[in-house]
Amino acid sequence: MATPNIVEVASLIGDTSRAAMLMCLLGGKALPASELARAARVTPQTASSHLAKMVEGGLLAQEAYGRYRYYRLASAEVAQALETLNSIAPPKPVRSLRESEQSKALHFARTCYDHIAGEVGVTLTDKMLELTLIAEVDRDFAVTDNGAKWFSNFGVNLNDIGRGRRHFARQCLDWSERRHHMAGALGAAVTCRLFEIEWIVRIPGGRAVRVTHNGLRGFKQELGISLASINTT
Amino acid sequence: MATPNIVEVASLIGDTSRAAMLMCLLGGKALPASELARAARVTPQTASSHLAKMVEGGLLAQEAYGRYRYYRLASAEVAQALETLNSIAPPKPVRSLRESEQSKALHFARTCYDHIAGEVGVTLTDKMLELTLIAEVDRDFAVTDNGAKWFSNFGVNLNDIGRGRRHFARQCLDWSERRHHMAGALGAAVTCRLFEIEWIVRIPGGRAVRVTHNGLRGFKQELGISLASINTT
DNA sequence: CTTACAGTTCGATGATAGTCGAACATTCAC
DNA sequence: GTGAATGTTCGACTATCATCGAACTGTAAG
Repeated sequence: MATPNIVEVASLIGDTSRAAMLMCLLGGKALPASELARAARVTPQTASSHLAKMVEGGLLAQEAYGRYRYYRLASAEVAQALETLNSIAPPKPVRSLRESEQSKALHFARTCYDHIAGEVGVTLTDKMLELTLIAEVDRDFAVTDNGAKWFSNFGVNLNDIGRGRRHFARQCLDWSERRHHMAGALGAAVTCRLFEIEWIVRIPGGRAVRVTHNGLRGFKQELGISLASINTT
Repeated sequence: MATPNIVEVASLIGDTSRAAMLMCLLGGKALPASELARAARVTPQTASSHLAKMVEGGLLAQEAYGRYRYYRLASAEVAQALETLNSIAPPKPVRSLRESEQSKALHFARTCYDHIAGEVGVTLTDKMLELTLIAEVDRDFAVTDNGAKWFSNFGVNLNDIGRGRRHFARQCLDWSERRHHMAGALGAAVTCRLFEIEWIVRIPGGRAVRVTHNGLRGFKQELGISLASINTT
């Protein structure tokens, strides 16, 4: 027989830095340690210490891809516990209107390390699957014959990126949406190209990106994607 | 838009002494400060400090009767948050045989704030679903026409409890069974009635409850529930 | 091989906060 | 009134732990 130990879990959540990381992960994505360190505004050493404790405590799960360590919430129950805690937490006054704007922008489109994520990232990946440019293979995506032509036409040289030892096109799981977006070398190459042809541009001071008018038209013409006009000016 | 402050609440729960007090109060009763101090094995001064912080943080409510100060959980939401945290907490090894006995009793039947939980609570809820007395609706339960008759016959007046602002019949995740049991106003009313007709009685000194012989027969006759004979003497 | 980068481990430091002794406030019993 | 019991406030001590600098282990890139 065993009695659960609520103190350990609660004290893990009850730290400013760790809570900041958990709130980031509550979106559902798995994030590398460095990004979580940045989110919590602490040094990598401190973040590493916190992450190890949360894995030990059963709050987080860790997956290693190359030299990166991706962390995600260990289970749906953890996410629910965080939400429930939020529901009884006394509201904290907003610091600024800018924060709200930034939050919207982040949900819409952002970079996840070096590839595109958010609503745009997920929609893009979904459309590529729908048009059979790519196909799901285990935990990765594979490029179809169809897709090879498309990527070439789009300006992404598959030969260049197939050579590296990095994962070719990893699936990046999004919990809240329960959908994947494309990561890995191909995801990075596509995102790089999106910046190159200026369909997207970085919003200074964060991970958020903005879809340009060019991008709106391009996504529509090349892939049949209709994006809401939020943050596209 | 206000961002809730999860850190404060979690750090309040994440202390050994405070958690011990909260676990006591999870039984649903209001307790005086001295008793909570005893439960947490700290001096009255220390307990007073903790209690003040938890009231300030919105976890507890205080009522003064003469020279006594009674403390209780501030709301059903707080109780649910505690139960949810329990469900993700890693099991802690038991220290003594007595704890093992208490743990068994807790797993079998206990009060969760003001409604019945544990194996009995989950089985009761399951059976009500099976007999279509209630039905799942989102994260709540709804009473069917069938059920309305049954509850009335059982001695629970649905009109009385439907009026309040409180959730009518919330689904509450059970940490020991990892399944849902019925909470909210209806759960409280049913449990209150169970005490009234003495199908269950409190085991002194904790949250655990005991199913009486009357209760055993009643559960069998009224709902077709066969409970193991544990703790029913 | 060399350089760069991601992440961890170790050790020292500093601040937060839990704890209790002492004293005070309040209420009840006599 | 006096005395006892409940509970709180104040101050000091102490232990825990978050934090960061420095050094180290891998992995990727050229």
